[in-house]
Amino acid sequence: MPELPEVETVRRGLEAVAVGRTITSVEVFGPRTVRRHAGGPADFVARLRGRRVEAAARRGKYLWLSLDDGAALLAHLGMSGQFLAVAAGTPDPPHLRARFRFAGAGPELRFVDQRTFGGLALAEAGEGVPAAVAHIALDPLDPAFDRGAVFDRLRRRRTGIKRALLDQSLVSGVGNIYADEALWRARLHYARGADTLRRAEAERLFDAVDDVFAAALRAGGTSFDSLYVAVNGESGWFERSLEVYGREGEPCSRCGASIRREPFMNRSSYRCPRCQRTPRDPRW
DNA sequence: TCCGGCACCTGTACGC
DNA sequence: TGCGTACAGGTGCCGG
Repeated sequence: MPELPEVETVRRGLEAVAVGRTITSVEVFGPRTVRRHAGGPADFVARLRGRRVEAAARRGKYLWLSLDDGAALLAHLGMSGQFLAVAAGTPDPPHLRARFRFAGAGPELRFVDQRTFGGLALAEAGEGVPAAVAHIALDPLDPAFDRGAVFDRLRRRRTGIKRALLDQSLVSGVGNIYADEALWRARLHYARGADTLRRAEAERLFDAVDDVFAAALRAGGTSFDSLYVAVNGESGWFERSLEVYGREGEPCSRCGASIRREPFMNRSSYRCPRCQRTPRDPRW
């Protein structure tokens, strides 16, 4: 499941594979992948032809290729999106959604997406980020990320801390997996009221998010199956380092208590019942 | 304005 | 074997 470390790994791959090259042709297979592109598939294809890729950038889980006409090819991997750089003529995989060919030698780029939550669009470049991404908050890896400002906004939220962490307009890049991992590291229950968080606890949580992102990035991301791979097709290895996510019934590495899985926001939360005790009053 | 619930989507695992 | 169901979950929309 692509969260910030996975998307950053993909961005680095795109930087190596696409930047400096000129797009000669684009194919889009089915309208859903470009559903966020206002002009539809035909316009998407026409506007990309002949454009040179200047840079590969990212904010949170969104990434984009800056083009020489000032536009940006915006992408979100959703649940299962993959960019794959492969030699032309390699057989098409299932769930191929788009193909980009470039001038000269080198691989073509494919966008493959099994669950189709991912998407591509052409966006107008804004101040630093495309306008379509302006609502996404800075992510913790961004040098401009301001812990104090985020803490102030957290304290005004009347909701649980995990729900707030997953809100990309507050902090970007955190998804269900790394939220659980960071909360475990910070010894916080997911339902703890965001407005009750003390500054020291927030610092602990920010440190935990930083640590888990940095470790995952070093490992090239988390892979549970073939749904997340880097641009070169390789899987990440961070799954081996997960402490709670997907480990229901296994002992907590800190205290030995059995990890629990609990329903949360129509998905699951994993936590240690001893290290992350249920708040007696969720509002604390 | 903020918050919570839900649709979107497909492959896999599991129970009957 | 085959069918039905639950589950995985990021984002955006909608209703309260």
